[in-house]
Amino acid sequence: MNDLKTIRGMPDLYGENIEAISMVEKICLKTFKSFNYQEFRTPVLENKSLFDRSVGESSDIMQKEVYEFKDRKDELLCLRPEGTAGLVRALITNGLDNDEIKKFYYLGPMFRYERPQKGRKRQFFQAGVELIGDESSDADIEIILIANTILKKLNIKSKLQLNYLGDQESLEKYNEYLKEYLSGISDLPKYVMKNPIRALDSKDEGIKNKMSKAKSIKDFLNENQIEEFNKTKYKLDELEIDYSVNSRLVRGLDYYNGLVFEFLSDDLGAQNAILGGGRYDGLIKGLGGRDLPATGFALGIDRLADIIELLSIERDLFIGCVDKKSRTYAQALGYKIRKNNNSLIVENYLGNANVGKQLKKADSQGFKFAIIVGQDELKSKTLKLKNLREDKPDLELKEKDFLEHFEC
RNA sequence: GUGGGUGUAGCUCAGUUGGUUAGAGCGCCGGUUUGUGGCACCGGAGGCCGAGGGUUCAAAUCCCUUCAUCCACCCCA
Repeated sequence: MNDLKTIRGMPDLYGENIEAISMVEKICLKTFKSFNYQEFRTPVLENKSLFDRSVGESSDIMQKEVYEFKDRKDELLCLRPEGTAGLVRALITNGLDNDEIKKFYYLGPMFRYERPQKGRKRQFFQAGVELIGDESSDADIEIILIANTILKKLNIKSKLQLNYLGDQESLEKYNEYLKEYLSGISDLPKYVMKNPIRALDSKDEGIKNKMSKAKSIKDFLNENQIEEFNKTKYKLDELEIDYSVNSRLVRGLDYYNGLVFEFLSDDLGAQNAILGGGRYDGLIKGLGGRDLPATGFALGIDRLADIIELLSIERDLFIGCVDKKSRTYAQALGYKIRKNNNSLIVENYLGNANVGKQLKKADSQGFKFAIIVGQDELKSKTLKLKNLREDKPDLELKEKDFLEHFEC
């Protein structure tokens, strides 16, 4: 009995659920390709240490959300909790960390051991892009454009929030300042002790109060950085992309610096982040590669799938039949049509329902056209094409004309 | 990991103070119509009432445990 259950937070996906997910994936792929990004597919399993060194040992993700286990040779592995670390690892592993600017996208399942709720599963799907080797704000703008394009195509309402974290140096200074500033508070959470910047978006009342009077990260940026951020904002204005600056926005993964951003939706309850990303200039070097700047984002496919309006599927031709002989012919006919025009959705009905029921089914399943094959059709070699969507008389067609009608 | 809500047919949900054979709508299969749709009518299949234990003459109903799911915290995409 127990062995027939799915693992918590990892539901079987079928029907409308998977329709919506497929739809989101399709739009993502189309958009990535239109920006000329190349696919990168890395393994679902990695050494756990990879994520400790990138996502950050002190982060919640690594502290309590990783599926980790030892394999048969006692290697400590984990199911990947996010996509960037694996891709960066792969760049280094394969010697791709050279000076050429590279643009990659990925798509696949990620795993986090969290308590499931709406918009939060233990196995979930992310798609993302990584733009490697360009340190300019143009690179940041490019990925925001990709993100914006996808959300527009999916007709999703969302708000873009930005923040600028500076570089390693300014971040470090700010962290030091915060550490000192917050030192008055007793029982500071560990994640704040290790990475004080996390206090920025803390919801703990004590920390919140104290933080309301703390210096902003802006005060630690040098002129160059302020200018970079201004450039980015200016370019977004020019492109007429709405945004707001949220100086408390920090990301849960330790490798971020420079520009960070999130797209938020009101339709998902507490899990309101549908897409998030930013710059991670130190990560490639930090993992042992060359010192290359990089920027990217990831989006939650399931989260987007949860809020899109699913379009009803248009199917093209329903081929019904009345007995076994005609079914054989119908099947051959369907094969010919699909072979010559593979964009058509053609159903060969295999059941024994009467003609009325078959047409009813064809109609309710959204088919545009239907034919029924029987003895009459086999004898006369003509097919009666019914238009189920428009009120037009049936067309009587010879097989050749019939195929032509479907552009075969 | 913490707090709360909910688990009954494929789906959405009724089910009285515990009472004998657990229901509806949609969907599915079949018929009215041995070959022509959108409608209607008739019939049928499908349930260990999430799982395990307990109380009772008797449990979908009460109690305990557990699992799943949803909401909030937390975290993030």
